[in-house]
Amino acid sequence: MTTKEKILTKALQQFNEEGTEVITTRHIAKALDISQGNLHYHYPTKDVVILMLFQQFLNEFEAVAVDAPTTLKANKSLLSQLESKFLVMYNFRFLMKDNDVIWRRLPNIKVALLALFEQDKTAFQSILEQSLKEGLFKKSIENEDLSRIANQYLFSLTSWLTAMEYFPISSHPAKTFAQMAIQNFVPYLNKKEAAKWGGLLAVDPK
Amino acid sequence: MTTKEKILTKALQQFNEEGTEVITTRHIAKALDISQGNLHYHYPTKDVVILMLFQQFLNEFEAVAVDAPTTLKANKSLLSQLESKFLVMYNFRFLMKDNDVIWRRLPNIKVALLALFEQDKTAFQSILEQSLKEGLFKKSIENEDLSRIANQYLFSLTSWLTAMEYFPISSHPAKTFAQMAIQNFVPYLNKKEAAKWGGLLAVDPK
DNA sequence: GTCTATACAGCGATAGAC
DNA sequence: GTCTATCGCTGTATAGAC
Repeated sequence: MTTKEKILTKALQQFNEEGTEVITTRHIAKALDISQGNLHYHYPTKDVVILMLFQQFLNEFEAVAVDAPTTLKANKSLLSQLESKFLVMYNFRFLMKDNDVIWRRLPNIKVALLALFEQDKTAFQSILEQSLKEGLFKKSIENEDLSRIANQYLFSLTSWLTAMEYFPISSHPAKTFAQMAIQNFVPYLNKKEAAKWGGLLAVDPK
Repeated sequence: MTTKEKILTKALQQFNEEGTEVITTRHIAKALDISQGNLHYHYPTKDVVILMLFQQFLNEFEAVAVDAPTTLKANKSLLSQLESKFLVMYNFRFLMKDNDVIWRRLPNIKVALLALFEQDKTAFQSILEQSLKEGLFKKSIENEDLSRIANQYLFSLTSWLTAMEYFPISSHPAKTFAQMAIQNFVPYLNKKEAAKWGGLLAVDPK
């Protein structure tokens, strides 16, 4: 690994573990046994380090999001894809957990994140609509319900890394919260589909 | 208002609007046209300012939480109480929005917040159980569903201030998200109760 | 590329006069 | 109570030698 790459890796680790506002370029350099001047040779400012990490996050997130299933029928692949998405978020969690701090420094990141998650919500809503056409839902479901489920999905997607702190969980948070995020629609599924999903979604936290 | 009170008020405002990590004792003093030395006479350290605000938040939150309804039958009072709670949270939102930053500075705040919200979840769960006894839910509901609803409540309670940023809303966020937090149980209510709640809970964001 | 040295600004907090 | 002045520290970033 080149020095340039090492810096990014170490910065990510330290930002995640100790917070963007406490980790300075001095900390990162010291942890790598290089000089602070050297670090600034590779990345002129701390903000650039953050931006590079954000770009890396975007790439990984979008790489996982391609080839998405189009219907809730695809139980397993849908769930495992969501778990992968959440895992990427977890790996770059400082971006979401300290989001206000980051956004104040770099307002463009806010814009990009909003767009990314809005897009993801739209994709999820398409899946719901397709599933409606395929008759996977109860007859009593209404259009309003669909948009509410999509909003709950957006809610989970954007804030599970915050909520995480309040839940005592045993397995990996990305796995647990991916399941929580997706279970909102279960009460609306018809019996057959509800049973299939019910088997897939394990118990809730604790 | 005494100088001592003015300091807390202005600090709260600036923390909410511009973030704990950017607002310094100098900023607060300057905005009040007093000297920084004077501020430190009243509050020896910045951390003490934050702690006082946290204590104020706790008092207001708990003042609102007394005399809680015990059943979902109490539609309106339950909803309005939750809106009040959310409003208090909104007024002290820097505590929750920058929670990691705050918790790193003052770990005790994390402990207290966890306990507070856990307690609130428990209270909500009692309401659910009472409502079950009173037959407000569908017959098909299971015990697992109750604990899942309670967990979703905890999720909303603890992270709506983060999620807020991702939703374009028109009315006051505290109102909107209190409604979102509480609507999780609606699909499980029997027809009569679902209709009553459905009328109360307006449309979702956007 | 990598180092040392340093400039410069801003922070929290204290001392001492009024 | 309130002020001015100041200390000590830490942060980002740059300059210049190797």
